[in-house]
Amino acid sequence: MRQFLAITGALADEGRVRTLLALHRRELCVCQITELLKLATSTVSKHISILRHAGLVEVRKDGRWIYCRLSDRQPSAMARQAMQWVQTSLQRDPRARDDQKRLKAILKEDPEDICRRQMGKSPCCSSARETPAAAR
Amino acid sequence: MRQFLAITGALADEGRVRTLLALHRRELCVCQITELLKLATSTVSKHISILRHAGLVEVRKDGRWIYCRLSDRQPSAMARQAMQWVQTSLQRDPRARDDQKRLKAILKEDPEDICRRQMGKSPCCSSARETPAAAR
DNA sequence: AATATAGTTCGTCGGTTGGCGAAATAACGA
DNA sequence: TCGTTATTTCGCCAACCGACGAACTATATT
Repeated sequence: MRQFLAITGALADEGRVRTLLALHRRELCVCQITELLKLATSTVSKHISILRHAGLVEVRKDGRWIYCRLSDRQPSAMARQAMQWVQTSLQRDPRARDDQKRLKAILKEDPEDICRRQMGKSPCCSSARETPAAAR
Repeated sequence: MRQFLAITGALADEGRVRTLLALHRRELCVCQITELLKLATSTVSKHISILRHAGLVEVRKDGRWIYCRLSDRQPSAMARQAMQWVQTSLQRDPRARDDQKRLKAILKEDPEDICRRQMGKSPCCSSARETPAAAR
């Protein structure tokens, strides 16, 4: 029951669900997920931590970057079924579709650029970019 | 996405999950669920409302009683899969097992008695019963 | 060593949630 | 009709949650 509620709790937030869908057959670093969700880095970090504790996501460290992927090692039957449910339920969801599209653009960019942009300014949700002049 | 989050939200509470499990192949009236969960009637009522809005539970009115059952009419694929996931994930859960056992006792009782008991006193969670003297 | 940078942790704030009891509602029985 | 009773609605409170920015940590790069 404990683990089950950890999973349903993790799935009860749109940002986390979108993250899971974005990770379908793909590894993403935190800054890319941050870019996709347009949330503060700290918020995304917490979301990922919740997904990890639920056993839905695993993490790999490579230098300064942390890459996330769906738990493909030996996920519990519970987690595996949950992911299947998420996937089949939301494959055609408009929001998810749009994310996949935007993700393609994000993947074309150099992660370094993404991070630099995030540091430089983060009024969040301003899809129009400001002058990338140094902050402070 | 909307409906999906309604379902995961509904599943992110132990009482509601236990309710769903209790309703497996069975109809229960609100007072029986209240007895099982040992919560205030008003609380259980709200839980059931949430399960209904998520499309997981349906309700049938019979006189003064309201009977709940799993949505077997035409549940969305989403809801159907969710219920299957819940069921297979928690079939062997100790808590769920215990509930099934206690449920048998509850089903042997007359619903009227259960309700009377609940009205008479509700210090909740006091499994030892008080003198059923009239309240107020 | 000093600087820069990718993420995490911490503290805070506002909004939501789960719980309760009291009051309202609905439906039967006398 | 009047009370009884099964459930819902309302109003409240404490706990939790998601969001943020600031401060910290860890890992390059210079």
